[in-house]
Amino acid sequence: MLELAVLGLLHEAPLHGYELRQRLKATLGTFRAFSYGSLYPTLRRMREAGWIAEDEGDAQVVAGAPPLTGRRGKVVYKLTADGKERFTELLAEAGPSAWEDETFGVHFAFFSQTAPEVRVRILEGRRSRLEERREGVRSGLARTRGRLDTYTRQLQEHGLESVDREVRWLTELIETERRQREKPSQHQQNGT
Amino acid sequence: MLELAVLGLLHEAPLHGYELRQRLKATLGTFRAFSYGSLYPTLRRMREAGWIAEDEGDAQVVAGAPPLTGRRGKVVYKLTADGKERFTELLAEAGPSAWEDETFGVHFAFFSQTAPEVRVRILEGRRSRLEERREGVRSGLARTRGRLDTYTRQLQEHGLESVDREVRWLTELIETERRQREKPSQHQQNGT
DNA sequence: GCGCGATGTATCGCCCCGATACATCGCTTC
DNA sequence: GAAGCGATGTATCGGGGCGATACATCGCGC
Repeated sequence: MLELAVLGLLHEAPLHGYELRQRLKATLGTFRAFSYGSLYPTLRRMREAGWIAEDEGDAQVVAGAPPLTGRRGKVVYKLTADGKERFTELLAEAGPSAWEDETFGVHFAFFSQTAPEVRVRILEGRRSRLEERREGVRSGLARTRGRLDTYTRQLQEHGLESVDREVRWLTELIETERRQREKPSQHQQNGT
Repeated sequence: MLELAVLGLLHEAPLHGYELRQRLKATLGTFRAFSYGSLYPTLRRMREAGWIAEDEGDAQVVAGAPPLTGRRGKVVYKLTADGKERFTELLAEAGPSAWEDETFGVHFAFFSQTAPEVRVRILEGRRSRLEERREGVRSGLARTRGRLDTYTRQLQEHGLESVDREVRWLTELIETERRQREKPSQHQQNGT
C-alpha cells in the first residue's frame, strides 16, 4: 500500500522522508495518514528491494515548493529504473487489490498516470464491492428490524448512506470516464 | 478497541467466537469488520486478564437467534465481575480515545449503556476532531489550487464532503441529546 | 456415500499506528 | 547573546488488526 504511494510520489520528484509524509497527507487527504512508523520501514524495505535509492548529499533537490527549505544532509530518495517498472506494474493492476477499502484511495490518487481501461475497471470493481456491502447491511437492518437500539441503528443507517453516497460518486466518475473515451480529444489534466 | 466491543457484546449475552464475529459485523455495520485474526488473540488476552471466562460444555446457551445452532463442544465466553467493571469503566471514558476514527464507532454502538453527559462529550469531541481535519484539508486544497490533477482533487473533495456530512450528522445527534436532557421523560430505547 | 457450504476454532506473517527519542534550524523574546 | 520554541528531520518499538490459511464437524442435497 504505502509502497505504491511512495512509488507514485517519487515518480514525480525525488523527496526526503519528511516531505514524503507531507505529500502523503496532501495527496490522500482525509483518506489515510501513514505515520513515520510505517514510512521509514517501508522506505528501508523498498531500498533493499531496489525500487528506490538514497541520494545523500545536500542541496537544491526540492523541485517545487518554496516553503520547504531542504538543504543540509537529508536523505533524499529517488526511484530506480526497477522502481519505475514496479510502479507501472502496480498501476496496471485492476484486481481486488486495487479496489479494497485501504487500497482504492491510493490507486485513485494516481489515476492520471493510469490507463483509461484500468481506471474504469477499478471504479467498477469498487462500486460492486460497495454494492455488495450495501446489500449486506440493508438485509441485516431488515432482519433485525426493531430489535436494534436507536444508536446501533443510527450507526448502521449513517454507514449505509455513506456507502450509498460513494456508489453515486463512483457512478458519476464512471460515466465521465466513458464520455472521455468517446471523445478522447478533450483531456482533464492539470495545468501547473 | 476490540476489547470494548467484546465486552459490550458479552454484556448482553454469553457467546462463542463465531457468533461474536457475526454480532460484530451486525453491530458495527460498515464501520469495521474485525477478523478472526484479531478476535481470537483478543479473547485469549481478555481471558488472561480475567475479564472473561470460558464456559465450555454443550447446549442451549444461544439466547436469541434461531438460525444459530450452537450445541456441541463450543467455547462459550461470558463476562466475569471484573469484566463488567472494566466495561463500565471504558464506557465512562470521554477522552480522545473515544472519538478517534477507529474507536468512535464502537463507543457509539454502546451509547444506550453510556451516561448521557458522556455521550454528549464524545459526540462533541468527535465533531471538533472532524472540524479540525476539515480545516486542514480545506486549506490544503486552497493552497494547492490548480496545481492538483483532477483525480487527486476529486478525491480530496469527496473526502471533504464525507467529513462535512458526518459533522452535520453529529450536530443533529448532539441536538437530539440536548433535547432529551431537557425532557428526560421521553426515552428512545428499543422495544424487543 | 459423497461433496459442499456453513459453522467453528485457531495461528502466522505482514503492515500500520501512536508514542517516543533525538537532533538541528530559524525565529522571537528578554 | 542566550534561552526558549515550534517546525523540520530521521528513526525505532510495541501493540494490534488483517488476510490467508489450516483444520474439523455438521447438515444438506444428490
